[in-house]
Amino acid sequence: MELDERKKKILQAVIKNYLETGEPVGSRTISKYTDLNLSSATIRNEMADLEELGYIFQPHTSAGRIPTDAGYRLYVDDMLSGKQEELSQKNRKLEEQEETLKNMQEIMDKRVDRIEEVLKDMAKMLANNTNYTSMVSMPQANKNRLKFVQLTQLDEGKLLCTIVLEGNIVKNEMIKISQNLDQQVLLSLNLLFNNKLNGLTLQEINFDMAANMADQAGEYGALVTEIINAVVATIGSADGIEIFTSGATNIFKYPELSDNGNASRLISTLEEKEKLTELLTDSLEEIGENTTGIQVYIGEETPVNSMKDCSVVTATYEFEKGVYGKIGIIGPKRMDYEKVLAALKSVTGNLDKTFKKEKDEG
Amino acid sequence: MELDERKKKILQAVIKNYLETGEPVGSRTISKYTDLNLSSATIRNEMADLEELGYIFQPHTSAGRIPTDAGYRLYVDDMLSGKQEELSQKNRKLEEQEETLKNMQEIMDKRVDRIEEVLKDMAKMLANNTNYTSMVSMPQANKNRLKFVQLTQLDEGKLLCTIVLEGNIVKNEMIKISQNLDQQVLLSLNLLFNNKLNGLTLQEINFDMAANMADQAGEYGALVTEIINAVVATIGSADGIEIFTSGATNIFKYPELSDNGNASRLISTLEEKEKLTELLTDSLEEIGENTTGIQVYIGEETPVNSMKDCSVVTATYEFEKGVYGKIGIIGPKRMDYEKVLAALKSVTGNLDKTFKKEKDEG
DNA sequence: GTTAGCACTCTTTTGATTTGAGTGCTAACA
DNA sequence: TGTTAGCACTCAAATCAAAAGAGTGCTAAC
Repeated sequence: MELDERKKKILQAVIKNYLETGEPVGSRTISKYTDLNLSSATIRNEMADLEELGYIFQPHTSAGRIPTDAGYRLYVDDMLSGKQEELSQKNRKLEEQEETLKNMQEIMDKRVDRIEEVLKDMAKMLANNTNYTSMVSMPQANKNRLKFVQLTQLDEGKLLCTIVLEGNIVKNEMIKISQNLDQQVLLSLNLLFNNKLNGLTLQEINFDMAANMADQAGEYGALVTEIINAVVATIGSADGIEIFTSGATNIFKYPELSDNGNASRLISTLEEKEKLTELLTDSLEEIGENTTGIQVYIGEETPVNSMKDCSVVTATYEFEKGVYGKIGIIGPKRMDYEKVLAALKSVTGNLDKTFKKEKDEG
Repeated sequence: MELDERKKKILQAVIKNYLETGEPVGSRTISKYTDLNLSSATIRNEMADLEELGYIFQPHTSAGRIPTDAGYRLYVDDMLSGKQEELSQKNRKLEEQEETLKNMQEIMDKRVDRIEEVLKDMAKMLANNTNYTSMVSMPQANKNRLKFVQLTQLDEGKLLCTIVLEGNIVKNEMIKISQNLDQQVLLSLNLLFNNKLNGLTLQEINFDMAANMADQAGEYGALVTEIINAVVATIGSADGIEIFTSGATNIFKYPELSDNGNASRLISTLEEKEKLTELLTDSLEEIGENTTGIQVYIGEETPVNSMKDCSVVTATYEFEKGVYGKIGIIGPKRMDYEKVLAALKSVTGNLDKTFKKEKDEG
């Protein structure tokens, strides 16, 4: 069976209507509210075909039709491929009305130095604006370049190691050491580290280099190794990427996400965050090819189990050359994809611009 | 009407039974499962009195009785006043069985330097252990003493200010400055700051002192003022106290907390955190008198609106001399107060010990 | 002061019935 | 051959009535 133009139109109509109402849509509705001028009986026949093709289904006999994951997929792909321009146009107007852009600018201006504040606010704004749940990942530190390292003696046997990455992300680590150092030694260690490590990414700091530096440090070799390990651990580390979420309670607006203990499972995933990593790192690599950096997971497509009834849309922003973070929306499968896509594009666009600008200035 | 011994016993029995079952408890149950040896009819008479006194009520005619807030209050006060010893004994045994203490020790040993990690883990453990929601506040930075300040020139026009508080809490702040500084000036500024500010709490850094320092700095006076402001802002600041929560989804285990949109409101409060501040700062002052540092809010007593159907128990831990943080449990009014009190005591005890030990070492 | 007994109340459960939306199929039509 | 009107059928959801069950309050007797 073919998916001819008419079927496609009917499918579109079914999906659109379902997105708006959340109710299964029947043949009569389609017959009335489209310009196809077909009787409900004809529509019924077509819908039966569409069901056979796997794009829609009935929750039970004598109910209207609901899109399947495949149906949504077709719909979204269509949207992503063709009509982006007009959509984003249409939505930009919407946003201006809602003063979203102004909000965003405010957030951005507030404190560019505190990226995590910016990102948190951004997530909050997105959640409020879309009525879905949002999440943001910090730029991946381990791809970022080291800009500056400083060691300070704090107490007996304790060094404070301050690490600054490109883009002025600051991290601190306390290192316990066995020997005490005088000011002079500390100074030369600082020099050594900054000379050797600055400009490198985590991945570029390898074993050979560490050994080499340890050699150079003579009697402080062991200490140097210790510190390098600490630095690597701090940047790279087990803690993984940081993720902020916002608007978790929006899921209560969609019964299909909150009934039957779904709410608990979902919120639990959001609280623990580990699982979100899969959504927000997964494909950072692929960016080169996928020019938009936008990814849509529909229902069963998501790698996260508790989100099998959700759709997830993620977008990538660039913090530094080659250093990416992601921002995402979690909502019901019947989410307003147009709005979400537009919102994400707008936000990532703004983030890109802001970080770039910030860099050019500093 | 008097609250004689017998009435008190019956009230106790009602509450205890309700805590266990969550169901309204009838006269027959009490008659059977206590050593009072009274018929259900007698119990009924007594219960009618207790209802008149405001300690219990019926959700509807022909239902058993449920404790009122006042009833719980009596019960909890009784517990807090008298029998603590035996209780904590009893519970300690319980905990040992569950290897809770071992867990706690592990968490503590892990990384004493990263208090926030310790506290987060602690919150998680508490939530898992009690099946309620837990929250922890970081020690209040603005009561803490400054230990060390360091300025570093990062970019043109940008200083990185690293602030270390007593107990090795590290904060970073980026300061934009209008003039550029050479290494020498930076060094003397660093000296100036450390000389003047170290050992002070936020509250002790006042306007006079700032002015005085600005004077001393000569041509860099404006800059000094700028930096002091930034330091004060960073420590004190708008961000308020940091709070971690854990086990939010435990509320789904108690219908009275999750039905009718209660879940949404509660989780929203937990997500936004601002409101929790009231629970976790409020009475830090009173510690001196209240030796246990434990506070119980029952139902309407809580200052947080979305928690009017909850009970909240908080306990205070001491991070540094005079620097406190709080740790709390949020659950249904019919929570297992014994268990919660014991768990909180055990945790704060351990925190106190750990931080003290850490300090003695370092 | 305590208790047995009983009528009464109110929620919860169960089952039966009705209603309504929407379908699939058939037969007629252009 | 594609379209449509018409009708029987299905199934979820709403409505209603009846029954069951838990527990009370009150009265009268011990």
